[in-house]
Amino acid sequence: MFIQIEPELDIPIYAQLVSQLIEAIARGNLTGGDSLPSVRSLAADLGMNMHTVNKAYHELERKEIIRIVPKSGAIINSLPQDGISGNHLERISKEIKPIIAEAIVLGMETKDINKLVTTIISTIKGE
Amino acid sequence: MFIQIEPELDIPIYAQLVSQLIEAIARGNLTGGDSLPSVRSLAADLGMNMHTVNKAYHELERKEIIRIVPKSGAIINSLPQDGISGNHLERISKEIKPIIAEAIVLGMETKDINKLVTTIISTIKGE
DNA sequence: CGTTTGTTCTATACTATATAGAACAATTCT
DNA sequence: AGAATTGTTCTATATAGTATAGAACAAACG
Repeated sequence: MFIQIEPELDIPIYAQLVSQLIEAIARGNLTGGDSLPSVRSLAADLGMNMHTVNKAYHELERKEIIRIVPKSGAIINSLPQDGISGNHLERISKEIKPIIAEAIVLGMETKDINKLVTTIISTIKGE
Repeated sequence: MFIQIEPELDIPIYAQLVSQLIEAIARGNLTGGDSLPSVRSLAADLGMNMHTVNKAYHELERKEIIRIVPKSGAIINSLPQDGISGNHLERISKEIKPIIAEAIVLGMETKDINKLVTTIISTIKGE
């Protein structure tokens, strides 16, 4: 599995797992309709507890990125054909706003930020 | 003061304060060389504890956005004339990457993300 | 000189994170 | 049908993070 967890970071490992799974989907390594590993097997692979993986899965479900079928497994949601929903756009806006403000404070111009974003998108899709 | 804290959110109030102060600087409400209120007076204004404000200030110092002069006060750093530093750029990249990945997973294209970013920059600077 | 400043210390309370193990019932596979 | 696997639920424990409270200190400020 394409997942690297670093317990020594000050980001909780369940949150790291959430981000890594999202990035795996973004880069096309996992796609709509695919199943995620069971919480037990992924926990064993990553050397962490079953409940920690379960927490990460439920966070992904809360974000409407996967759906969890009780006693069966977790499946990645397919994209709606009519683009991002209003709720999702609002959530992304709330998440990204403080970081953009920080970038401005550190001296970045609009064009610098747009360039950085474009570079990061390429990085994600190309990794 | 241009600060709104919402204790019922699941974001720690010290972290909310950090973000709000960064946004106040980004929008030009506070600028390089300006002093921040003392931890005691801002804590009284916001109805929170002195130590919580102190924690937020030290987080801003860790980000190199302010400097704290012991027994004196906190001053907002001025921008270096030669643009954002490598360290800062790397930090912004690490912070923004998981959110961009989430945006991709939710169906946003590169142009959608760049448009959103541009809109948010206008929102921040205009508020 | 008196006030204000950030700092440091002890203390308490609550929440969040992470692990552990067991048991359950539904689903899945053979 | 039977066995294995699944997510769920429960109790328990340990550690770290968040938030408040109050007191005391020495340096800086007016």
